[in-house]
Amino acid sequence: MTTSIKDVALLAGVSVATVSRVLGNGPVSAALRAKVEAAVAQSGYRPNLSARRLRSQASRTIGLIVSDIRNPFFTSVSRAVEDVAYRAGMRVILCNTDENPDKEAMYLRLMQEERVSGVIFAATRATADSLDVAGLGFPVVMIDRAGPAARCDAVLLDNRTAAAQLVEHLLGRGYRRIGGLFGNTSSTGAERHAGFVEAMRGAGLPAAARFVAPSAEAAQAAASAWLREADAPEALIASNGLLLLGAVKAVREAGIAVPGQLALAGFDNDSWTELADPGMTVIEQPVDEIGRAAMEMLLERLERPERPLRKVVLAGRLVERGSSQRRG
Amino acid sequence: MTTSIKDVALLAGVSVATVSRVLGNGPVSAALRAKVEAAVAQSGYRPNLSARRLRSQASRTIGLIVSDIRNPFFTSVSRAVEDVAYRAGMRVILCNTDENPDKEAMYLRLMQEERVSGVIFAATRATADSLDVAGLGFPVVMIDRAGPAARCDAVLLDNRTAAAQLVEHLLGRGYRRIGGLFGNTSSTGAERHAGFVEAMRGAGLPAAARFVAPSAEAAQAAASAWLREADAPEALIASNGLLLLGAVKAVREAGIAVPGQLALAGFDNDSWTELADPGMTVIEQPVDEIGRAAMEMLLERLERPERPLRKVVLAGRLVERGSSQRRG
DNA sequence: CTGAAAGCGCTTACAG
DNA sequence: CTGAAAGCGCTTACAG
Repeated sequence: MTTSIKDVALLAGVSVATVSRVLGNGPVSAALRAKVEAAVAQSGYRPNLSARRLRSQASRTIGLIVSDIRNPFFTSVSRAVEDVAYRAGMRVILCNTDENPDKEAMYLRLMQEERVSGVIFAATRATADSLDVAGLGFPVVMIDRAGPAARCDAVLLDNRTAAAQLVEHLLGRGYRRIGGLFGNTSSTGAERHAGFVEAMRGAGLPAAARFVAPSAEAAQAAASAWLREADAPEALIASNGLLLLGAVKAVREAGIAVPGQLALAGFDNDSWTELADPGMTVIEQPVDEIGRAAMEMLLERLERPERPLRKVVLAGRLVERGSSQRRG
Repeated sequence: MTTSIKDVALLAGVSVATVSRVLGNGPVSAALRAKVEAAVAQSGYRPNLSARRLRSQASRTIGLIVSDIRNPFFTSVSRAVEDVAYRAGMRVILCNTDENPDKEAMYLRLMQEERVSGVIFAATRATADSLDVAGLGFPVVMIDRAGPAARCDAVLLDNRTAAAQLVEHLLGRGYRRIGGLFGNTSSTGAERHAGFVEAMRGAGLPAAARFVAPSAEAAQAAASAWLREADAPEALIASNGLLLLGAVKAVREAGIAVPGQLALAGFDNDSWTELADPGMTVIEQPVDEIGRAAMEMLLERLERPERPLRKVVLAGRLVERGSSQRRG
């Protein structure tokens, strides 16, 4: 059917070993190299990567396991990962887990069967805490989330500081009754909650927080209910872009004025946050840098498996917009 | 290093053929099956997919080639494709071409080396028109774009009708001087332009159109310039979500009131279009359905290679919002 | 520099 | 139902 290295060797009048060496830029005389290259061009030969991987025991493939590629944070991260990976001659297998530990386990098994060189993983809290990284057979770089028990490299945001920064910002604008909406499946939500609580306590204020499933729908429902209560907050923080989106929808549905009746702020500088009036105040994550750093870290780990574990902690950037304007 | 089928056979006291049959649900006695399963569990054995692919001559892999996964249209399509693919036991290799024909050629070559079962492809116009699908060695399903010369299955939007629908909508709202911003690399832009022209001509109106590179930045620059001209349009149509985003940014920068001074409408019901005041009137594409249909079409093609070519043409849905309110 | 040979880890006729 | 053997398409010591 398709032409193999044997066909090319026959056509060029050399051994398959020589063809293989030409393809792999090994030591070959100019004369034979020319003959082989002509035969390759003439036959339209393409090396079979499955055979190459099997024989060389190197898959040159990495896995990228995230909750949902439709989350703009992961969309951007994945694009950055792929760019670095392809440039390094590695392929990427993308997996969407929907924050479901069963799917996470299934994809980790698949990664083993693919004999991947390594995995970049945004794990749920449940998996991050229980994962036996050593038994996996490949290195893992955690992104976005990392449990305290995770014994592997990681690229993270300084979540506590960023959340505290958001609180300080709102306090500086005159808000006191600040509520927080946090995701309940990731360590990220927990850390941002911790930063939120710290900053509120530091100001001698109570820290009202609610934990929800990490989807816009769940956040919308929770915010709707909360804002109808007697002691509803005067400012609301959402711990990621999806939750912030849900909060905005709830607020619009209820006809609540922002920031007049309620100030809003959150994480992730998704494109809609700039365009939704009056503009959302957010912590921008360096999404490209997170993806790039994770992939580079993985490549370095593959080169030196014994190097000490590293955590890269990146700072968020506060983008001030109308949704948190001074209390009037 | 890692355990192979041979180790499992040894441990279970059977031949490798029997282990292979158990794994592949072949005919094996209950007794041997139990022994093998115990050995698999005990050894933590994972079959090597590269070996399996090489030997069985079936990669169970498909390629998904798009311009940029960060474009929300492709984000959603890719998620739908992956869901259907994984459920059918196939893996997906995602490739971002940035509308660059060289990258398209490179990735098509990679797909050949991966011996993929097939490819789902959103090609640039240049590639769609010149591609020798038959010589590729695998079936292709085109999505979003398809040249007239493309001899392959396709899942498309009814672009002409949708664009005309947008024009009719604006005409019905009292707008006459309608301009259009179209992408210059895809057949999609060309088709939407054709529908735009038809509808405008049908109404006896001139059809002012500009073609730009398919990015928000290019659209923003073009719109900025256009809106400063003497005969600037009173309504603007953008042929996809990225271009509409650019147009909105230009309009905001210039302090132009929407729809007071300029009506706006476009394609793609991206999340920001609902939230950006006064809400953008758009043609919503059935993104999940496009991805699902493309993957199913590819699976059917793999089952029956000789079936006649098919084009599935899906209708868009007009979502009316504030940006195209009646001329006051 | 070059080729013959072994072998990566599987699957699949072929016999029994 | 079961096993021995061949072979998928490569790469890589090993000799020369």
